[in-house]
Amino acid sequence: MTGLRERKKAETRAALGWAAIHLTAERGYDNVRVEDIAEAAGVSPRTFNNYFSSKAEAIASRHLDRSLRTAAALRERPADEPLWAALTQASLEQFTRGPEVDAMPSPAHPQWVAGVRTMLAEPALQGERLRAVAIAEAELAAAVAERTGTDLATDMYPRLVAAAASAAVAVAMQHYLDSPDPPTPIERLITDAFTQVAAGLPAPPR
Amino acid sequence: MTGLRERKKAETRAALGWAAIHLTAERGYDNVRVEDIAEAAGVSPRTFNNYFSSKAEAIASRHLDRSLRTAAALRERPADEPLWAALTQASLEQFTRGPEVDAMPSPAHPQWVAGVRTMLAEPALQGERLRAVAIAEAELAAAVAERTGTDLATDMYPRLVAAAASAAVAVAMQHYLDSPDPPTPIERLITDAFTQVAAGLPAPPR
DNA sequence: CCATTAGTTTGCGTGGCACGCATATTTGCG
DNA sequence: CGCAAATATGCGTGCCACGCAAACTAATGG
Repeated sequence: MTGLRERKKAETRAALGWAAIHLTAERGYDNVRVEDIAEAAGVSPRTFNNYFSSKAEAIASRHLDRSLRTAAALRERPADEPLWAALTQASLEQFTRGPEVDAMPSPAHPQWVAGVRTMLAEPALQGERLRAVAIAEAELAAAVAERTGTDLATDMYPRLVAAAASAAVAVAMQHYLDSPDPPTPIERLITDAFTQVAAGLPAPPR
Repeated sequence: MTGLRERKKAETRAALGWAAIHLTAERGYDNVRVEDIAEAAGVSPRTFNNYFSSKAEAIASRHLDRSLRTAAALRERPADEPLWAALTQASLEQFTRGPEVDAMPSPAHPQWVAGVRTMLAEPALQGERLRAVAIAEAELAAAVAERTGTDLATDMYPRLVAAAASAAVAVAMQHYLDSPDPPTPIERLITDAFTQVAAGLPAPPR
């Protein structure tokens, strides 16, 4: 049931989200007006708020989409795969596969990377990004509950797992962004983080 | 060096934060104008923005303060206490000790509890609350790095521990708020969450 | 006790944002 | 083709964050 209507809506949403990120990375958060984003997406300013309830939400939308995909990916992992292996793989998928990576304007263009860094540092955006992570975490928790046969309503377990997995990915990404080049490959960092978490994060010997 | 100046500033900040929370729990987020908060704190509207850069930040300020205290508490735990025991205790302290708990308007008044619930559900506030948690997490990571002799710049370990600990507390709180009365004591939930995390969150037997 | 200086509060003005409401336009379906 | 539902747009409103400059107040040194 992919009617013209739904497709167009998805396209507009994507165009708005994309334009928002693009312009922000380019000029800085408060040199971009909603009007600019709407124009870049070929839509009226008023329509912008039919899709997103704030500038920040638009910018975080792609982050949200990607985070949600992790939960979906987990559901598609073979049922007999051990939980933490499945989580690791589901998370890794979001960074390896990439029709969207190709769509980047200049994958290695320093200007772009710097812009994204600045964007991530913007306080006004961090909250919205974290909220996206939290929403995805809820989905992930549901998927974990299904897979492990635990109960979301009575057990903390699935939420703890989801939160820990989210945290592992977040820390790995942060580490990746902060590290000097040549950076350790993100795949290795994620794998490593999951390994440590699944081992209970024991204190290292002094 | 506690000059009159510093003290007054701290008082004003507290008054603003308190008024913001109070009014929001009472009337709902968007029935409170910045003007109202400023008035309740006995200060001009313009001054509000000298202390907080948004309404949401003011409301989240107490949450931030409390979260930051966890890091401080960890630094004061005996150095020979095992890491996870110290983390558990440091976290628990924030919920047991309470000169501020007594200051609550009506500790068990259902009206108040309902108001707080509604407040926490407000999307516009969740982002700011999560940002506060993230800021505190950075402090906590630094404290963990000190205690374990690891390096914030090169090791993911301290950040992973901080994130996992944060998550344990967050999940426990969420579980507490969602559970029917009589709720499981928050202390038990937190202890339980930490135990599970420190054990590596193994999948339960089916 | 007073004068100088640095830090804080306040009022005013500006640009922008989120959203309700009414209207026009487009899509899906019989 | 024509109707009903969904969507896009235009306009108006209230609020908010913040820059700037002036009034004010605490701290410091004679």
